[in-house]
Amino acid sequence: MANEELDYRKMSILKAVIDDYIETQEPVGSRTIAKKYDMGLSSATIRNEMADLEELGYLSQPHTSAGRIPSEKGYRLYVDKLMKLEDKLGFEPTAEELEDVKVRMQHEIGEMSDQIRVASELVSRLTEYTSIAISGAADGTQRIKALQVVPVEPGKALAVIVLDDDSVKNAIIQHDKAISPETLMKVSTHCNLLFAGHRVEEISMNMINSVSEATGVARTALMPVIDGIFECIKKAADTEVHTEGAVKFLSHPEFSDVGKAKGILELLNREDLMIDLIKECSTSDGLVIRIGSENKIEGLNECSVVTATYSVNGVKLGTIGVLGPTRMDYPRVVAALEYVRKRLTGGSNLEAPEGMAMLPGGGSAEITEVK
Amino acid sequence: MANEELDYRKMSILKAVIDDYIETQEPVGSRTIAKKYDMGLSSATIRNEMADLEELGYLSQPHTSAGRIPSEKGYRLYVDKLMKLEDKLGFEPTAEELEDVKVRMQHEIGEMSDQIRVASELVSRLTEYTSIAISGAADGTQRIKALQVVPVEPGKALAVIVLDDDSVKNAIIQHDKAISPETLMKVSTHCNLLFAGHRVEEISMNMINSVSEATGVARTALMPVIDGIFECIKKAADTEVHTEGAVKFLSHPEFSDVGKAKGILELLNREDLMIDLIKECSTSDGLVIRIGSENKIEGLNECSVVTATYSVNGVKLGTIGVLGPTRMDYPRVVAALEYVRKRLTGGSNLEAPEGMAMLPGGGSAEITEVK
DNA sequence: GTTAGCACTCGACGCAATAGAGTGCTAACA
DNA sequence: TGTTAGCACTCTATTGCGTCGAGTGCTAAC
Repeated sequence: MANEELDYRKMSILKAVIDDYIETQEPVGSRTIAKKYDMGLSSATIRNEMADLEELGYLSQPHTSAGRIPSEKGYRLYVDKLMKLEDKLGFEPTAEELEDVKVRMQHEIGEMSDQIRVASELVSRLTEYTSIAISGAADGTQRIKALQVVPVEPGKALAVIVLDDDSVKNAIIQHDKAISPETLMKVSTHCNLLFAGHRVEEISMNMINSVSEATGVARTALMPVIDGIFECIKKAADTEVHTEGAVKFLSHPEFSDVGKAKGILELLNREDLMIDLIKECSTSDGLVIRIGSENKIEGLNECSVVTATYSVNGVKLGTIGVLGPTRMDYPRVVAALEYVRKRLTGGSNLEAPEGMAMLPGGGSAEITEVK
Repeated sequence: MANEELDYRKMSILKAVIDDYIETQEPVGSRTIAKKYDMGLSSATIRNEMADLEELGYLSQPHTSAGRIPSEKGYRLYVDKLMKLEDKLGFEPTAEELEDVKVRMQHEIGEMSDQIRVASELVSRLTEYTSIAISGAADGTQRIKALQVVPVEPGKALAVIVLDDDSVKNAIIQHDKAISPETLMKVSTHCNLLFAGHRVEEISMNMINSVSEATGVARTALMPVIDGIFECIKKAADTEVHTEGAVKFLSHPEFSDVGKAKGILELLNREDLMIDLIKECSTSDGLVIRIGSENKIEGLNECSVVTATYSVNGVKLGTIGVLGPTRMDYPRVVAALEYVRKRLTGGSNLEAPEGMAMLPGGGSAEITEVK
């Protein structure tokens, strides 16, 4: 705990101010610090130090006769050096909750890898903030586990592919009625042999010749089927987003103005923006914290984002981001994301949590500083 | 246009009051009516009539020196007898919008029948209110078009079923590794033959014997596979909900209080409640309007719901409901739902709209009165 | 039956006075 | 030299009060 321009006492006071502000959401005055946090100093001394901290840019004043609130620079120092993580979840998920999550992770399957979606729900519940999940790598490196063309009715079929994160993509195919179900199955089997185990990015249009030759189906008749398969692959390459707990923004006093709240919720609906937001942070493998205007999305200047990317057995499941007001409870958010990491990467077996002992005790070398 | 207790003049005035209130969202006074709506009457006369209307329960006063606002009884009469529907959409969807909708309806496929979901998006955009869509019949009467078990990797497979509304359900299967892909295919083919064309409700557990006998696979080994298929069927029987434009609630002055808005948005997230809400109205085939406390959900007393159920070729696609403040623009909502009906039931070909000439001209025998 | 006129009611708005929280500064103190 | 007590000052939030205006209900005249 050292800093080029701040001594121990200043840092203690800064930490106390931010802790208190996170807790109360109100500007904090020198008297409060002197009384609530036992520093052995009078309010006057703390006042002087706070004036210094303001001059250095770590704190600011909404107006002359109010207490201080942290600046972005203050938060930055706080998350990098000051905050304590122990015991920040405050409560443990109940056994039922865990059982529920466990069941859903094992049994459900859908467009997005459900593990990451369920994890996102859990994070939102633990933190009381909005959580945004984006699916897997979505960079073409996912592998295809299986592919099948299912005949549905004359002239109609369904293309299905399963990816390595167990997510499923499908697309309807309208084809020439002359193609029999048997022929479709033959095409299906051939394509499966051809693609299974390969990366999405490796699949090219040239395959159509090979399939046509191997199955004896005319190229033109085959086109719709191939198109359907490609549509699946295109879907696999699309990043998917899932937002959980958007309403929670309305609980924060920062957004008690309906106009502001509306602005944020509208942004949350913009999937393209959210993908950018989370993806930009997901380059690193550790936790990434972006404070206030550090994220580049217009209208999210008063928000912070904390993201964590999850992989199981080398397969990138996706990235979960927590979005909340700049004054969010960073320790709690970091604790929640770390907690979920243990749950996910420790295999799919969700045991009862052993409290927060698993979390890094004090400072946090694990947090990657961005920008 | 007749009513046991109201003469023509009273009804005209009531209609004028409600039209104006829907437009301005402010209590409307006698002077406004006299000036804006050319009735050939002085404000004093209208004042007297309005006092009568209040006494009869069609209008009410927020406070002594304010204008009148419609009561639920007033709205009821309005939607049943008074409102005019012509030209209420006010604008037509642009060609690009229609093209977009068309493309999505044809190409996408997913858990919920996409037609109904895309239609719901359109309704929300046309009305500027929140739209809630629930999927198909979900009463066990849907037919299975196709069923297939897709081998994914040793010990893992995927069950896929396609229903008659072209929605797809799937479930992951963890099975005995001893079952080879070939055996799985055999099971798959057998089940498909057994189930295709049948209703979901007809499928019973007894099938396991038949499948076991026909394929020569031991019953116990077959269990996980059958379970997977049943999970699909269970999903098919689950009603799915899709909410569109929830944020739009924040645009209505009625919900400029964040607490109120939060309450509503939280209700909107309660899928079970929304299903009940929409389902309850979807018994009828026509449009159903529920005003204020006519719907039974606590916390939705200040909201109205208008629902329409859509079927194509006898297959029930689902029900779309519009949820908005009691003071919603009923004519516009009805017009939008009817417009979408023409689009959906007129086949999937979405031509450019021919204006609102297609809408019923005046009174609306098509609207089912509930309760 | 309709209308003009008028007194009355009640919320919305603007303004000034007040209370309270917190600061910065100065002077005294260890 | 660093710390603290005291005090004047600043600024916000709240409250109370007077005014304005919209709209009503009632009465009397047409």
